[in-house]
Amino acid sequence: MSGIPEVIPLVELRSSCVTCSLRELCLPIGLAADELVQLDEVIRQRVPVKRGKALFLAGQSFHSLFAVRTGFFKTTILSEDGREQVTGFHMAGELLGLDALGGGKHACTAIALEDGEVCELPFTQLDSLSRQIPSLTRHFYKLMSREIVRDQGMLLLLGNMRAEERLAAFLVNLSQRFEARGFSAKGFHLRMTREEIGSYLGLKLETVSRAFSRFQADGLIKVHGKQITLLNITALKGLLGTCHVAQ
Amino acid sequence: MSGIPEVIPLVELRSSCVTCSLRELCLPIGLAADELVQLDEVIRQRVPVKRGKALFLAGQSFHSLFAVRTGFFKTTILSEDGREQVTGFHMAGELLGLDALGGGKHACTAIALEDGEVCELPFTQLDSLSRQIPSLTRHFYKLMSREIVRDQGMLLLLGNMRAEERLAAFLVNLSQRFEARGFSAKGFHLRMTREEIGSYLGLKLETVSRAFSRFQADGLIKVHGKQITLLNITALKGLLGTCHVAQ
DNA sequence: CGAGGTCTTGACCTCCCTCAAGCCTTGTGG
DNA sequence: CCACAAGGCTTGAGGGAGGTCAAGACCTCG
Repeated sequence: MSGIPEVIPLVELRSSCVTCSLRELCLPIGLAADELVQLDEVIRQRVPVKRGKALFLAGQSFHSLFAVRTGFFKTTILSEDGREQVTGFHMAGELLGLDALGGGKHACTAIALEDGEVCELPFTQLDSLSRQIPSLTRHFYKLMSREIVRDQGMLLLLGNMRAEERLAAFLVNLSQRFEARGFSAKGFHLRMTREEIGSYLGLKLETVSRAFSRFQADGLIKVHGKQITLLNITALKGLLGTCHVAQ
Repeated sequence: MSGIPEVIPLVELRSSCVTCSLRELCLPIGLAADELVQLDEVIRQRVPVKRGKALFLAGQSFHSLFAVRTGFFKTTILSEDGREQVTGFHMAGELLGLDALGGGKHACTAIALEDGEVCELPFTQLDSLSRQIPSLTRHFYKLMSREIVRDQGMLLLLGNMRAEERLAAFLVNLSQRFEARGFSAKGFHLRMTREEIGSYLGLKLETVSRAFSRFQADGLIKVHGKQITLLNITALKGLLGTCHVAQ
């Protein structure tokens, strides 16, 4: 397409961990330059994913981990009587599929909430590579234990906090993660519905909506549909009773 | 002590993973005989722990994993405003400390709810051993991902289920774990208080107590203080709406 | 045997859920 | 570009599950 010489777009498209802007957040963290090149060879870069599509489904057999490059994902589990529980929201630089690493089957479903791209990391190759690069194994440990700690923070939230505390924790957490990726910490667009937020926080969508309205009435945030502006982050953090949820 | 030749108690006391009755549940799962011997050499066996004592505290630097041999433990995290959240109860054959594997610091506190014994697994030695035994690394992955899946099951429980469903899930889960260890699935002694159960399940102790009473009135269980008898496990399972919590 | 922790039960209240109605946003097709 | 449909959001009213407070019973262990 167009008259641009092919070699240029090819170079552009052949992205790699070495040049990826997410390398400080993603799997490559702490790897030496030559190790990064090895990792690169194993990874299938820039797989596009359409909004609404599943990266994997709960119960599917596990082959690959996925690193989010761009876009926004939710992970969910389903109780057999049909209730959906959102277990997490995931953005650029985060790794999906760690819960399947042991069992051979995915335990949750990962759905794209907007169009995006992921890198696919075939696990068998990653596994053999980690035998040459011990720090890779240790990094997996780190990622998995971080996930455990994150989930346990959610247990604290679901077990102890009231609706507004939960929503405040959610907003502050999102804000910090956007900021770590170079986006604004104060204004962002929610990719998920009120119902998905509610599922994640153990609340009904009406309760989420009411809490948003109340925060707005109190001058803490500005809500315009899915567009959120944090007007007083300090006060929001004050609402948490200093419970902090990691990641 | 006494007149018994010393060699006999010594043999008895020098326990090992090879002879341990928990080897089908604990870390050794799936290791070859010679690998088991290597693992044995790394482990400090039979460390006694008194009731009420902490195996480790949240924030302490991480050196060892602990495998429960006998006894019963709870793990907790503390929000800074003092609220305690119980994140799990742990019995023979279960591994404690996995959440610290990456971060270098323990994320939770582990407290003995009765006198018991643990095996201490110094992590640096385990780490270097796992470079000789690849299946050991994979087994760590498995244990950690199982922990993630278990926590996510708890998210479902805390996010979606009502008080009696939660308690039923708790009792059924305990029953299955006791049974897997060769104890009765129908009658057992709760080592934790109503308050600790409540913290784990996101309920107040009065609510736990009332739910116990109601189950008893309905003929599902018999309650005598901490002694519980399950009279109708099928009905209890029916209460769950087929949400099942792993481990 | 007494003290302190633990458990049960009752009465009341509150926070969140449920149900319902209407509005807004987004996307699609004419 | 507009019309319309469908999903998503807000807001209100009412009800109920579980929290709070309190009193007394029951272990358990020094």
